[in-house]
Amino acid sequence: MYKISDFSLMTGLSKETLRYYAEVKLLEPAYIDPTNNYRYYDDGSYFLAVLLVKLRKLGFTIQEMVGVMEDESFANLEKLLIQKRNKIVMQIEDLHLQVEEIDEFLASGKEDIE
Amino acid sequence: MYKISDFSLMTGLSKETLRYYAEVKLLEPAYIDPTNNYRYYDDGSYFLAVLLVKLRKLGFTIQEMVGVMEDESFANLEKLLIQKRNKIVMQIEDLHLQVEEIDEFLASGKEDIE
DNA sequence: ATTGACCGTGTGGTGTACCCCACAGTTTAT
DNA sequence: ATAAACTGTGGGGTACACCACACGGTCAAT
Repeated sequence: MYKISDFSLMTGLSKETLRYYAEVKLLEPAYIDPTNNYRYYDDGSYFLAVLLVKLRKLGFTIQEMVGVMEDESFANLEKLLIQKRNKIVMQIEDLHLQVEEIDEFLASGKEDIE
Repeated sequence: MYKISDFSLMTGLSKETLRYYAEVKLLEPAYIDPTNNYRYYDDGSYFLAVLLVKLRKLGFTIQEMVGVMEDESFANLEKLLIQKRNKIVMQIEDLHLQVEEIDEFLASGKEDIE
């Protein structure tokens, strides 16, 4: 059982973030001491925290990660990863359109001047 | 001279947005009646508003648009458009990396199971 | 003159993912 | 025992680009 500071060092998640993740039920401590409300994490928490850090790097929002965590078997994980991938691909397309619009804008600007 | 409601209809910018744009000195009314503080816009305002709507579509932030407006000759516009273009291209690269990471994640997940 | 549409200001709220601070109780080490 | 280090809660703040009131004054038309 790890106290929040130790667990913060282990996972790279700040204490505040851990507190926040507990609040939004994304990662709840394995045990809370009822006498002082101290949060304790265990190796199961660690496994989950490592996964969360990875998903965060992949651009998952809190809500999406909650969706992953709700299913203990992680049967949804692949599906959600693919969904996420599709979203990102669409974002890329939108950005490509923006680049094209800027290029047109630049071209038309030159016409006006020259 | 157009009152804010008319100008809102002409430009597609809501009255609140126009008020906000005036507040942040992005687009100030051509005239403000000192007796009642009514905002009045003119055709010069309209020209600028159309430009702002375009820049907004191109993903410009308020601050960036303020930067465009500060220079009345718009000499900075091309430079800022190119800067914006570069930013977007970098965003696209980042998103490509995220896609790659997801693909790796999906591949490693399959290895673990199969 | 009256009514309804309009205008202004000021304030608060939205969503995201946290960070920071103060205050007070608790634990750990000496 | 005492002080340092830790913990909790609660609250506020951040950036962005507005939106949504409520309240009161004003304008346009009849």
